[in-house]
Amino acid sequence: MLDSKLLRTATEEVAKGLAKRGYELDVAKIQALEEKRKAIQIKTENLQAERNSISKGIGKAKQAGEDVAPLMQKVENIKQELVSAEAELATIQTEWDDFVNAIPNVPADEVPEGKSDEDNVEVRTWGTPRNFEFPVVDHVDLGANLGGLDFEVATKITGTRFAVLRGGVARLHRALAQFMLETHTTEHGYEEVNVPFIVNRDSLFGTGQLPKFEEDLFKLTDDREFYLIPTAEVPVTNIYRDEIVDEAQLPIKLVCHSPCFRSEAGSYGRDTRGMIRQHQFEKVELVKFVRPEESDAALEALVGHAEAILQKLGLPHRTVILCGGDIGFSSAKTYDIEVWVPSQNKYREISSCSSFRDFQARRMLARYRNKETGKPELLHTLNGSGLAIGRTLLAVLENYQQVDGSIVIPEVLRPYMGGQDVLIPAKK
RNA sequence: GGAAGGGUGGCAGAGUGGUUUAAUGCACCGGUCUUGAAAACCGGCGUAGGUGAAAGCCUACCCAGGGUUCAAAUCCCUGCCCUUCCGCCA
Repeated sequence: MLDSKLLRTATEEVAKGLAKRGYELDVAKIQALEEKRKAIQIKTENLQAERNSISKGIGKAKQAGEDVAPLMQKVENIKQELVSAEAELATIQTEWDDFVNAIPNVPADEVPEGKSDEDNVEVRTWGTPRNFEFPVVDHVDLGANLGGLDFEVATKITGTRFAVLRGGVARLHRALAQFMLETHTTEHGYEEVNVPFIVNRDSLFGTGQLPKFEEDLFKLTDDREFYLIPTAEVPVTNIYRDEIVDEAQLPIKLVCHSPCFRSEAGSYGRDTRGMIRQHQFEKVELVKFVRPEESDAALEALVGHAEAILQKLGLPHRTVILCGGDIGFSSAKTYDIEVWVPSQNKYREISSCSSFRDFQARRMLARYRNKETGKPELLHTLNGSGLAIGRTLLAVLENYQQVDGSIVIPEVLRPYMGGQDVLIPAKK
């Protein structure tokens, strides 16, 4: 959520910033609403003040044993006017809130211009894609051959876009999660958290999934309006909703392994084969709460923490900065990390790291007490995948495949695999 | 699932319809005193919004949302949460 005051006083600048992401701010609507709001608010508050003072007078008069009928008559007239004024103010307020809540974040200055993912700008690459001297097999066939990846049976159990993992592949999947958690906690200084995977509407509003992106979520039929989390970002970031933290506690760095559930409405026919796009997947998520002046540096560090996982795994990847047209609703600046997928002969997204600045914090009222001013101020929030586990598994299978269909297990994962160094295809 | 009691500032805690601008204590900040500190004493001390050049003034907020009333922390309804007891349960 953008600052209403800024929206009113610097409308043109905000509109210019939003234009970079292709969002046209309705300037005329802001001016019209603001004009109405101002008049009605002043009128309402004046009427309230008048009523309060007469009511106080009635109390005093009664105590003194005086006749209160004239005062009662006076307040009666005010009351009628007040009721309609209050209703009118509430209507305008709701209209304003609905309008402001639907406005996306303003992209940072350094976000490149552009309309789609084709305009994203490569920042750096790491590693060289391997030269295979045999026909590359994709992870679906590799996994089937290993007896460890079964999409058909998952379709029977549930439906499309689910997978069943077995044996060594299931173990490798678990090893990846463990390895990521261990690296982020012991080497990068994050605190591990375990959170609810079902959240309420307020939490989804706080991080920006609601009210605009309800169709991407799985909603429970329970009348408490619960939803399955689309990412651990939601529960983890909302830990500090409606909180004022001590400045001395900052920065707060949290890491969380969780399942993620996405309806993938609107992506019919895209990535239908394999593990790229599933209704359920696991992810290790990094979340930070920092002082405003530290958020730019914190984003760079966060991207580095995610890249470090791929480097330890020896997986070639590149990092791009998203252009204005491709950036998410709540984000001010986003880097995507893309891993090399040999079967597709291209890089595919495996992590998305964003700084939201104060956009989420304002929705959540997540604040810290500024030591110098003594006043509560909005935090800056950031998050990024570190990494998506299913896609990392896919990348390991494909990049480490051998001609006989076996998979070499990357060195760093072996401690989590009981020392095992290769996955061998099941006997037919 | 059943029964009872609760939810008030950073914390503790008073307040059951009107001189309550939410008492008081603790914590915190400033000052006096002191060689320095502590103690004591004096003063300050919530959030959001509006208005104003500023000082200030005004409005809303006592878990949340409705309602009754000229007037609600206080009365009524609904929801959420907490505590205790019973039942069920990994």
